Amino acid sequence: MPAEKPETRPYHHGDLRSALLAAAERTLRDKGSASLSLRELARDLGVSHAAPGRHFKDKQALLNALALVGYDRMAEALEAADEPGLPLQERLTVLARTYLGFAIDNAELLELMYARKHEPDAAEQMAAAIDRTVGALERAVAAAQQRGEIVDGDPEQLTLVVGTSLHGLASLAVTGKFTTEDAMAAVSGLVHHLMYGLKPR
Amino acid sequence: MPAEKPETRPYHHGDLRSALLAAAERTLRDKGSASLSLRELARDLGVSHAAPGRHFKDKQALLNALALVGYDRMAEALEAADEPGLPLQERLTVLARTYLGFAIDNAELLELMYARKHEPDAAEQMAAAIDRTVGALERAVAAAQQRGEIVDGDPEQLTLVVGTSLHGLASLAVTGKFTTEDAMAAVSGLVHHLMYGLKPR
DNA sequence: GCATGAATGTAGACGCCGCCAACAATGCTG
DNA sequence: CAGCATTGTTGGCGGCGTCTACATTCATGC
Repeated sequence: MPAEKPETRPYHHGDLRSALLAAAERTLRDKGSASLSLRELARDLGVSHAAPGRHFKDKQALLNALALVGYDRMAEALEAADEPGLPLQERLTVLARTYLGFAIDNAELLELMYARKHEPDAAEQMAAAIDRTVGALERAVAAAQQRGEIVDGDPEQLTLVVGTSLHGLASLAVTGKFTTEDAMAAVSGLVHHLMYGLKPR
Repeated sequence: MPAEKPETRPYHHGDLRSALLAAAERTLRDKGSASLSLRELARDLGVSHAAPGRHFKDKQALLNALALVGYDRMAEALEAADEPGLPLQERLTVLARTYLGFAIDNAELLELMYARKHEPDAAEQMAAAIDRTVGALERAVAAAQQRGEIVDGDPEQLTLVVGTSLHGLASLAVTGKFTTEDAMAAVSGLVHHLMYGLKPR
């Protein structure tokens, strides 16, 4: 046994799975999803080209796991930003800005999260993750409704109205239809119109 | 020179570019964007694996062209469905249903259209195509505003509110968050809330 | 009509990729 | 410490996108 540096990479990496996810997220951010290959991740981490296969049965499995990480992050961000005490209009504005900010900062990751690729069983986990994400919106709407701040009606339906608008704005912002500033600036107007509608009062 | 059938595929295909786009669209619909390869398209059309390279400098160029085809189709569908005589609420409902229907029928194509991949120069053509698509919405909003049917204010801002909502709904429907029926059923409620807002009147 | 250059299609090669199977090193548990 | 599951390695397979060199056809001007 030659006296090599004691910390020459041991045969086992220790936590290759997490390292792969982290490296993948970084690559995604830096170079886009197109140039995300398992072999390159393996090279970056100094393991063999087949090592990732021990932790993800195929590439899609890694992408699924990555998407779940994304949902976790997003739900955290929304829950941290939410201020239950605010009236709905302000509360929605905060949530919208948070969502929009996350979307812009994690465009490629978001694309993965909303990709329609993970069908068989991962779809369930995704659905659960989405529910958690939408939870902040649902709570905000329900609270406002209880306070009599907004109209009666199926709260799910109301959440849908708000949710589609925010999601649509984020989606357009991410695909480059707006600059970050324009999108952010549009938020307050958007929320205002959601509250008061297009019909004159 | 053996007497083969006179119509054995001639050396030149005739309209390989169009054929490639058509085949690609079919493959996209049938088997998804994942399994869309230039080589397979070439095989399907009975040409050599390098022939597509004569018409599209690389795979992304074909995808860009495909996206433009998609925008054309969508704009056509919206323009055909639009009924300028209707009051805004009904008019929006019709447009929303049309957009939603197109989105569901052409999910993979839409994904391409909204992909954030075509940056350098194709982005301009895309932007123009999007403008045409949004045109129907803009006209509907402007007309309603002129009739005094809806509130004053920057028409672009109002169009944005409507556009984000519809786009968000379509986006969620396409990614499988709703069934087709649920999404379609949600349209009228969505448009209603857009018109009258969440605040009680 | 026919030469000649531009379009278009073909054949082959290169390097990358995802995935698989066989084998090696390590960790864990009785 | 034996034995087994886990994790990593090596090598190979076929498919892919792209490039280059070459072949065929088309079209244009004379």
